[in-house]
Amino acid sequence: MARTASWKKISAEIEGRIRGGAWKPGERIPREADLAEEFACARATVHRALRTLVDQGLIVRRRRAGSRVVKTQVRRTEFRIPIMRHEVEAAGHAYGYRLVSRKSGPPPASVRDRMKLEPGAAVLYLEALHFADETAHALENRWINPGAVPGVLDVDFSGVSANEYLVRNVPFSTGEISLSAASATKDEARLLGVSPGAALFATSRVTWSDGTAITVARLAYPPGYELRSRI
Amino acid sequence: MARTASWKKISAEIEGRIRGGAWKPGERIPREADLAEEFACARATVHRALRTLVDQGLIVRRRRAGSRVVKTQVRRTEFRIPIMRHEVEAAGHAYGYRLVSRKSGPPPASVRDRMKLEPGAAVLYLEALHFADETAHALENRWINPGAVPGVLDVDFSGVSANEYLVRNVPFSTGEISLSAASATKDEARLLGVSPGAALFATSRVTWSDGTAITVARLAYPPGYELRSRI
DNA sequence: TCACCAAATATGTTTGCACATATTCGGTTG
DNA sequence: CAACCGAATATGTGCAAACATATTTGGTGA
Repeated sequence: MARTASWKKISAEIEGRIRGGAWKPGERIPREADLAEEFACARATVHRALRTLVDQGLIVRRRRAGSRVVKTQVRRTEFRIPIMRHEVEAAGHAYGYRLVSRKSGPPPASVRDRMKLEPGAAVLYLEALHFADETAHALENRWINPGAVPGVLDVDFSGVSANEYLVRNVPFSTGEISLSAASATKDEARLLGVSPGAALFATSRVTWSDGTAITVARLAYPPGYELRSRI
Repeated sequence: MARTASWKKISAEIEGRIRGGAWKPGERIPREADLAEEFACARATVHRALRTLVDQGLIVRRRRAGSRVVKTQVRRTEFRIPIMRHEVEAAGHAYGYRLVSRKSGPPPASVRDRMKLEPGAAVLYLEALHFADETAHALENRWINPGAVPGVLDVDFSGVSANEYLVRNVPFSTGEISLSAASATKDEARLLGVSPGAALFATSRVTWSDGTAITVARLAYPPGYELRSRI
C-alpha cells in the first residue's frame, strides 16, 4: 500500500511548505510530537523525516529550542568525480590513454608541501594524456609517494593509468580537491592541441590514506569542458 | 557515559575496517543481525550506522542480497557556495559592490534556452562588480525573469546585489550550476583589471522556483581564485 | 531443460516506549 | 540586581517487536 515510505512523504510535505513559503526563513516549525499527531504517525517517523531536511540544509534543530527553517539557505552542491575512462565512455567516445613522461626525483616545492614530505624525498612523477576518440580530453600531472604505495616504482604505467592502478591498490583514501582556471603553457597547449594561453579548467587533488600522502594529481581540461551539478 | 552516540562509534568502526582494508572492495559484510550481536546493540542501531555509510558512498545495500563494500568508490565532493559578501569578509577583506550596467530586453538565446522562456520575452539584465578591499573579486552577469519576481523591475540594484535581493524575496529555489574556465574578453578584462585573454574561473547558475526560471547568473573570477573542498 | 512459482532471507519501515542530553526559562538567593 | 541553580522541555538515542518489501534460491512441473 504505502508505495513510498511515509517518512519520505512527510519530509516532502514539509519541504513543500518551506519552499512554498508557508513556513518562512527563521520561523519555528511545530514540535516532533505535534507533527506526529498531524500526520498520525510515531514521533520516530517524524524524526526520520526531519533529519533528512537537516541533511538537505533546509532546517536547523536544537534540543529544547526546537526546529527552525534556516535563515539563509547555505547553497551546497555535490559533484561526482568519475573515473576518467568512465566519463569519456559515458559521453559515447572511445577512451584512450598515453603516457607522456615518467621520472623519479624530488617534486616541486608546492607539491612537496601539499604532500608534507621531507625535503629531498623522491617521488614518482607521471605525465599522461587522456583521449576521447582522437582528441585530447585532459592532461594529467601526477606525483606518487613511493613510500605509501609499495611496489609502485616497478609498475609500467604505459598501459594503465595511475588513477586506475591506485584505485585498485589504495582504495578508500581521503583527500582535498581544488578547482581553478589556468592559462595553458606552451607544453600544455601542444599536448592538448590548443593555443598557448588558452583557458584550461584545472582540478588538483591530494589524497591521503591513514595520515600519509598517497598522490597529488592535477588534471587540465581544454576550453569547453564544464562540470555540472544540481544545486 | 556514552559521550558519543553508539551508532556513530559503530559507523566509525566499520568505516575503519573498510579503509584499513579488513573488508575489501566488493566484499560482503556481515548481516545487520550479526553486527548487532557483535556490538551488543539493537539491529536498529546497526541499521542507523550502516545507513550513514551508504550516504558516504562506502557501502551498497540491497534487500535479501546483503551489504557490500562498494567495488569502486564514486568520488563525491561537496562545495558550499557562500554569499559573495560573506566569502569576501570571511577572508578578512572589506566587501564592495558596484552596479556596472542595467537594462531590460530579450536575453541572448543561450540564456533564453536555459530559462526556457518564450522567444521575445524580456528580462532584466544586470552587470555588477564585487570587490574585496579595492580589487575586483568577481564579475557578475545576471538575467532575472520579471514574471517570476514581481516588482523586481522597480528595485534599485545600485545599492543591493541581485543575489541578496533574490535570497530575501525568493528563498529556497532549486537549480543547476556549471563550472568552467573562460578567457577574459576585453570588457571583462577591463572591469576585472586583468589582461585580455586571462584564464577566468566561471560559475553559471540557473535557479528555479516551482517550475519557473528565476534567474541566470554567471560569475567570473580572476586568475588565482580557487574552489576548495574535502573529498 | 526451461520457465515459473513459492519459500527463505536480508534489509527497510514503523511503532511505542524509555531514557539521555542540551538548552531555555524562571525563580531564588546573596 | 546579578549570579546561580533547578525545573521544564524539545530533540537525540536506543531497544524490542512486528510487519513490509525486494531479491535470491531452490524446487516443481510442463
